[in-house]
Amino acid sequence: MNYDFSYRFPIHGACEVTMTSVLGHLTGIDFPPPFQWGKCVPGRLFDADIVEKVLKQDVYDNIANEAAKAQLLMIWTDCDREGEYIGYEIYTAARKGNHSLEIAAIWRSKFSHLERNHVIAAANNPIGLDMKSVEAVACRQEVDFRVGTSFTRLLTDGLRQHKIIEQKEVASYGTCQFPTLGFIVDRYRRVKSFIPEQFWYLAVEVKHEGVAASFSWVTGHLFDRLYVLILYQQCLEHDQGTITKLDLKRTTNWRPLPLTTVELQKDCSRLFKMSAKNSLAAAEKLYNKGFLSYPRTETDSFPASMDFSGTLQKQAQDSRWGLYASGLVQNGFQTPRNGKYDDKAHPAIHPVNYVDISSLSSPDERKVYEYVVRRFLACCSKDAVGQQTTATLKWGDQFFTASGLVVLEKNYLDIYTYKKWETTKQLPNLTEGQTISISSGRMKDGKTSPPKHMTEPELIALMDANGIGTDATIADHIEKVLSRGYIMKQKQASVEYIIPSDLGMGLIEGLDAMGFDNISLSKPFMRKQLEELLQEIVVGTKTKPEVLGDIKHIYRQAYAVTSRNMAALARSCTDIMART
DNA sequence: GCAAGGTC
Repeated sequence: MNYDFSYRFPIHGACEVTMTSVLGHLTGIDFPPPFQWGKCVPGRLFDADIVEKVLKQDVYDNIANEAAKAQLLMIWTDCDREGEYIGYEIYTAARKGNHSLEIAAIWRSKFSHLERNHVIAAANNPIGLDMKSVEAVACRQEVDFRVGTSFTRLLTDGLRQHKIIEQKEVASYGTCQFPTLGFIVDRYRRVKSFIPEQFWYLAVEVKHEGVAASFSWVTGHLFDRLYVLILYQQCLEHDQGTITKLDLKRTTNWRPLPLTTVELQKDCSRLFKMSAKNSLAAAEKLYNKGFLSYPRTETDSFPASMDFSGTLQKQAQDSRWGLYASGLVQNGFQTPRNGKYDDKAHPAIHPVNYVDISSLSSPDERKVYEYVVRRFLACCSKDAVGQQTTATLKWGDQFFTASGLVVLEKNYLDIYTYKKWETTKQLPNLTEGQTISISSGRMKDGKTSPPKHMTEPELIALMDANGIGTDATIADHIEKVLSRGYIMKQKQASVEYIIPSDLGMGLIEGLDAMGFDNISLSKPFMRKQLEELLQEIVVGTKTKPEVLGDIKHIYRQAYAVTSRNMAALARSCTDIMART
């Protein structure tokens, strides 16, 4: 769809504008026919020619056609690295239709949300395309493509030959897929190899004016039974203890930060047992219907210019949270906290229009919309306030503490029903310096417990923290390793865990056993290093050919080793199958 | 048939 209108740009004066849109990348890369699967050895893909292919011919042609009549081109893609590259793709398409469009005639608007004044300011103060960011993305594309395709063909052909996978199956390798799988295998191994250890500790109970309190040992627990026993016997010489400290503290339970994609996915997985893919899909549908803001964002803050009052007012009509929303509008709301992440492209996820959730047919959409609204209302609310009493007890030479919490003001917790913060059992009325008889003082033992298998919210958090994938792709990578048969979801008492399959386990163990020089194909370090090198391209301390050369060199060596040891890799897979 | 990144 193209829109025509007039606008007076300060730099150019009155202009006739045609505005059109793209949807993500316009072009991708591919190998020419001699390098298709089966036509060459996969190792050649590190240096094979690369051709550009158009992904959306209609969008591409429309830009070329419209550009033929244009003197200037203005790019309005997301203001992040990929957005810069898509801007360059648009320029390339426009140049196909109009050879006189020089790169100097390209303007790029810098904007991060669609508030009217912000958009006008962006239109009036355009900058140039950042070719360094464009180079960085081209580099990422090429690394991911060459590494992914070469290793995928190598693994697939090799494992088919050794009958590890079926002829129709594909054993893919990707720079994000394998670290994702690696996290899951790593956790699985830690659970399996866990050896419980016995520990000992002291526990005390006192009673005052009929109210009992359990105190726990400040030392926690120790693994030396005899030592704890000696301490215990020293304590037993006293049948009274002393309250050495009584701490009355006002505590704050912070309202949540503005919502990012990763947080949305983690919470939907935890609260509603929705997969990352499904929660993002539901948010996307709500966005397309105009109910939610753009759902793929890393930004956990809102623009200063945001109309909070108007956004809250729209929710006032709801039967569930309307009263709360109008209360915020009438009695004053808090400006949301600002987190520390900003992708410079989108604000945090928030409701933009009201919808009665009972009119939504999809249960996922109902849950996601309600969650986003309650989260937003919570962001605009006051923190919850409580009073915490902590008593310290000295028994013999040992110290113990007990605490009680009284919630004084629930504030945001009234509307953010997903979080519990409640008044606990109260401590007796103690005074500092008071001596008190020990009603029970015991030495107890316990065992360290194994870590739990991986859950999806934990996996998302790990990927996010290690730079594996982006807000938009984390869910895809999890789905990918699932569909390749590398991992499985397993339900245990209402919690869904992710564990590796024999194949996934065998691949990681096999690759880890190969002893590459300076690389791990299953850990997140290479991806992190690539990310750092891309940043160097962006700031200008390295060039794309330099980075590409270095990275290719490393992967080429790993490829050679993997290729030589294909039989061992296959054996690693059969060994795992035999073991289970 | 292969990646990861956009987006629908």
